[in-house]
Amino acid sequence: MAEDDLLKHRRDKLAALETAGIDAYPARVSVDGTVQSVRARFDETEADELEEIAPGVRLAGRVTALREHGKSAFSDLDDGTGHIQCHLRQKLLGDDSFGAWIELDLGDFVGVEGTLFRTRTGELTVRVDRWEFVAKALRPMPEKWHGLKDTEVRYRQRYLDLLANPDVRDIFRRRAEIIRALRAHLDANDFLEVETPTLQPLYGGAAARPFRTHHNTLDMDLYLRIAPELYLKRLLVGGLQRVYDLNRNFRNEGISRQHNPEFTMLEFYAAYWDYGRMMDFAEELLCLAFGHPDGSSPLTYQGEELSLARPWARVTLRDALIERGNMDAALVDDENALRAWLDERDVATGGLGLGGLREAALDKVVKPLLTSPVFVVDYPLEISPLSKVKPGESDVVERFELYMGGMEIANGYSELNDPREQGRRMREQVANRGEHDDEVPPEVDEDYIVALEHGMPPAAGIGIGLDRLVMLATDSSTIRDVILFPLLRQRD
RNA sequence: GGGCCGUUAGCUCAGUUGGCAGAGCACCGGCCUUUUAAGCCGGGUGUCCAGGGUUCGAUCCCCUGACGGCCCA
Repeated sequence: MAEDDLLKHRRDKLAALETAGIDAYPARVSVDGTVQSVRARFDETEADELEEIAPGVRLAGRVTALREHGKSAFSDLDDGTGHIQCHLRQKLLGDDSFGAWIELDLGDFVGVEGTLFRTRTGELTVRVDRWEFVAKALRPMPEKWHGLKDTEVRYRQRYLDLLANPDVRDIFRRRAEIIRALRAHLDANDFLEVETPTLQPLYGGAAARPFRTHHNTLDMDLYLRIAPELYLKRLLVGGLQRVYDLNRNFRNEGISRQHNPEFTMLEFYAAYWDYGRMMDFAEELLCLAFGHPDGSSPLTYQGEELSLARPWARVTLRDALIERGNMDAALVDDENALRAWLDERDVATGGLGLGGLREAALDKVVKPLLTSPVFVVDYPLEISPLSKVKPGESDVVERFELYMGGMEIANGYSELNDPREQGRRMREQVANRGEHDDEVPPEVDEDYIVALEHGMPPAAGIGIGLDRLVMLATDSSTIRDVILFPLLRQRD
């Protein structure tokens, strides 16, 4: 039947309901449990025992199947916590009520009241004594057996994806569990959850192109934050020793399997920690998030086994290229040779020094090889403007990036708290900023420098990409599968 | 931004070496009081993504575009 006809049939049925004086969208329905709670109590109860107790239930949900049998019918009711079969009998309900049930469309919401029993085949079933109309569905549900596969529809109309594909519901439940586990462990370790501005007059804390917006009353240009870092560190100055911010960041860059323009980041800071202690804590926190607190069970990600066994590997950026990437030490140590090697591989090298070239090699060439967790440590100063220099070194900072499943998962460092050096680095960045180089803010965040001048304790901080974490935990190959409404191009 | 692939019924998908468009589920009409991907009988419901071209004839071949996927930047 053509779509217009399908919709017309449903609209006609809605009109018929209303003609019969039935409210198709009543304000309330009386329910005394969920399918899940009913199943928890009676899934194991035998047929004869059920007969004896005759448990009364009132449930509401969508009708997802209707099997007519002349003077009776079976239907499946799905309330979002699970589905349960209902048995309707003409003799019990009367002709009008039974006839109205037969006229239901799949997807309509109903409330049922009745008694639990087991059918001949042992299925837990509600023998419906009374039912009421709860809400009309004017459009057809996706097909019940194959589900909904069209990726475009799945993302654009996520509600259909959630209705049709139970695995998808599980992913988003898992996402919520992970967030709960992260918060619980941070809270237990005296981290204070805070909210810092999304609308910022200047952006910072990462190298990324921002989204711009404007506040009308103040007639003020603003940026959506690319990271909360500089505000969280202001809080360290203010005496909040451990803070975290779990929220959305926005980067006006490409979209890929690992990038969505808005994404969720957990960022936290601890006074008096250094980057080594932060790595220890991150290991512990992530193992909890994965549900393997001792790290003993591996994760399977995209067909590869990924060991969580602690301690997680820590290798310097230089060694990561040599040991993990099988690159020659001579190549890794020779700026010109490395630049040529990257040019051959079409990796952009403009303006980069040896440190930047090494980072580019890691990002573009070696990263896919990093499956089991590895902290790449001791980053070049030239690409780390907010990190503290490693004692005894001139161009290496106390910074790490965590790689898992071929993805960058986290980035952390011992925080630079010397206002003079921070000011120098920021001024240098702005001075070297190209005309259209949006990755660097147009001016120095002097307000942040003033904050540091008031004194910031030594501290370590980290940012963890929550979406990628959920990808690992749910074995999802694309970030769109762990974000409910990923950004897609507008149609038409 | 570049390359490759895809877009056919509400959904999942076949198909036409260019000649009236197919299946299962859903849907519509009928039968059926323990079915559960219920079953049985009957019914195909369509802008074959859009526009242009080639052709007697295009869903199919060519071009352009839209949207999506994968890979690369």
